[in-house]
Amino acid sequence: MADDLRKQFNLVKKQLFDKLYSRLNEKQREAVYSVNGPLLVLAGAGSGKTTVLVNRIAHILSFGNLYGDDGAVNVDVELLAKAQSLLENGAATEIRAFLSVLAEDKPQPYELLCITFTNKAANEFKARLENILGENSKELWSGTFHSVCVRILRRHIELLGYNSDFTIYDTDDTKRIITDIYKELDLSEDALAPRTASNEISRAKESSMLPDEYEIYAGNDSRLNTVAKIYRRYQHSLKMANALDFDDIILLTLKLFDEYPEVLDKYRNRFKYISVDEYQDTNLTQNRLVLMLSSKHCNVCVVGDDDQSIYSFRGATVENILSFDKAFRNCRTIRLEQNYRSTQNILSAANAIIGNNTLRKGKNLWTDKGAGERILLKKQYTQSEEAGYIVSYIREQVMHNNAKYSDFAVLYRLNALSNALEIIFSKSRIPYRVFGGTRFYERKEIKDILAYLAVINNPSDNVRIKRILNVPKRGIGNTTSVAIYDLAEREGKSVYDVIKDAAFYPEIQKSASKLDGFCSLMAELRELSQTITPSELIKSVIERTKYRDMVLASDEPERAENLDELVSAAMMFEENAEDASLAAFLADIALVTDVDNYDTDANAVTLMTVHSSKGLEFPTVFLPAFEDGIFPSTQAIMSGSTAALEEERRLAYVAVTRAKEHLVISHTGTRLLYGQTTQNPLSRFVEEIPKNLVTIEQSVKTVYNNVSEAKRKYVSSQQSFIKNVTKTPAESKPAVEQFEVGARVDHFSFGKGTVKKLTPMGGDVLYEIEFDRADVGVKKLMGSFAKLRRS
DNA sequence: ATGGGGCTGCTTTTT
DNA sequence: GCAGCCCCAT
Repeated sequence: MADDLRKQFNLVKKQLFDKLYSRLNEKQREAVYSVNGPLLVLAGAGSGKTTVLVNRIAHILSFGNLYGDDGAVNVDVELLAKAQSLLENGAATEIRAFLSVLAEDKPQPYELLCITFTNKAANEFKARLENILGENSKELWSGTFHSVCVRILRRHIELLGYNSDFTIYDTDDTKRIITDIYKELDLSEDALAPRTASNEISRAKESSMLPDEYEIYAGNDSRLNTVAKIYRRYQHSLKMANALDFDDIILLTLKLFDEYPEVLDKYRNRFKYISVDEYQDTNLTQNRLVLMLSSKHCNVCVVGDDDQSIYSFRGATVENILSFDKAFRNCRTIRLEQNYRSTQNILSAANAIIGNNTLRKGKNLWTDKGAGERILLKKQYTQSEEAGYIVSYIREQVMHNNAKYSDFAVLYRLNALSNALEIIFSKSRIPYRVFGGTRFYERKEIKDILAYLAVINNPSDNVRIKRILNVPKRGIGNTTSVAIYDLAEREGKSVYDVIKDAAFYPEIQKSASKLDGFCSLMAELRELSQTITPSELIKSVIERTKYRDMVLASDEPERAENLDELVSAAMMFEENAEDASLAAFLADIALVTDVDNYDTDANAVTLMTVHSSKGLEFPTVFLPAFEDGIFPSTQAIMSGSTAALEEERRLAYVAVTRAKEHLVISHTGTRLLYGQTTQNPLSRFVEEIPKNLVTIEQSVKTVYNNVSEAKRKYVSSQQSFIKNVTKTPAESKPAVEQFEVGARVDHFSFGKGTVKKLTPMGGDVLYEIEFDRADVGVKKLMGSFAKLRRS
């Protein structure tokens, strides 16, 4: 009898929940209800992923385990009656209140961890939760992998021999260190590009390889051994400076957990529920971190879309999402395929494009919105025409169709493409905002002031001291600077300590008075920093170092405005942050990105890269420069690697799925990029869109350029990545056939051979070819001169 | 030590 | 096309 009652009640209870979440579809609800155990949500573009995540977290906090059959209470007739009446005619708030009271074992907000891809996503997340749950949801831990790890490291990093005032180095700092190491070890940049070395180190760190292990991995390979040497030095420099790079933030957190199980226990006990968004963009160490943190309660929900994995170049691996169900055998998988964003035509185009990828789980987006408009494919003669078309299209829609500027976005493959667009946009008086390019925190004057703050916060920060030692000019030149760094290395001291005792070292005695001046300035500021807020400190730094005077006297005095903007940024930070210390401010800005400042309210057209647009949506999207050689990029085409091309295709998929109603793809006859005029054929990805979804328009001028389908196909396959050196099409070089790695070729005098390697050079390609004839062997040949034929 | 002039090289994408 | 680098002259 009691059993019966319970069964009945459970049924009504579930119906109540369904009513509460009636705005969600069945799959979405299923995800919300799957509270316990590992959960993988494969969420297609625009499938309401964020809604699901937010609702799921809110659900966990409000109702804990209540949805499950064993999740409640003493059931009596009265309770059942109440539930039934609510089901009949209860308001959402009543149902919510009723269920909430029944729930036992509700977790506290601080027992939940939500990892998002950007800080902005994290903040939105919190805001939406607060809307549903009110103030106390603030305690929830949400942030990016990096911000969460920094928070953990701040508390425990002393166990690993670092000071908790550590500095976070960005790619620019990293580059400076690597450059210094090249000089120190007398390495040639031609043999191994610094950026390659730096990338290689980053990859090593992303797979938890420390210098010792990397050395073993390098084996006899001389190139890798050089990297190993650089890596070791690099890590040493960071340690000496009490600094962490982006990879270290994750890596050291893992190390902390590995070496101090009691610290790991603290956190894995604490986080009863973990969710991770954009899982397709996690790397190996991040994946390990998730597995470690969830190893106690195993309530881990990861959300992602393998088709939107676009960060493998920085170590993200789709493998994490593809093998999540192997890491957790009892994992439940839910697919969200209904799209709420785009029209069917746009989705069909996206599906058709992504369908050409082989390495995917497979998904098919659909909508009940109807076909909508066709995709517009526009060919222009020049890029200014292309930009002009976009501008006039927007103006037309705003003037006559009641559109807002913020309904439009222009998404491009390369930041370099934004220039031509910006020129036209700024002439047109259409409000627009550009994301990316030189970002606010990467401006020289901002980085200089931040360097002062970093050194105030962490005097061992050798890299940042170098940046400001003679900025503004105070008579400390290169010779002195080099001597100081040599001394610091020799004495095993920090650069700051050497400067402090300048009079003591004969090598730098001459400059001792100037160095003393620098030191007392820094000491004074450091003293100040104990008593005033970051924004006030910034003002003091700007004035006392005479930095503002320097900027005002320069040929770009308007840069002083940026200094004021930095002060405002700090004030904003102070208003919102729980911990408004200098260290916290520095950590915060080290981890923000441009997209974090993306303001959805501003009524302006958005210009950004496709990468930055992930997660956003716009009624109308323009995709200029959809050309082979740009999208997909030259390097992806030339590498001949399927994986690289498939990543480009995923990127195209992301681009197309940003559009809600109108999609305008365009390409041009000639394009000026990096100071060179290029002629690129239409992107191969456009060829993958079924013709019945597309309307093709050409500007009048380009009609003469129209060629037969067959010829265009030929050009597209043969000439795709040639950058023409000359300005006019008439003078351009004839197409030279290109070969991929592994291709069999025939040379008029060397005979047959196999392409082993290719390197882009100027508008040409350098091939390394292993010829069959033993007396010829391996030869390096330039593509345009070698007269190679496919054999 | 500083400032200017000419050069090269570099162009995915970013936490 | 341009920024940042190096080298040279002051």
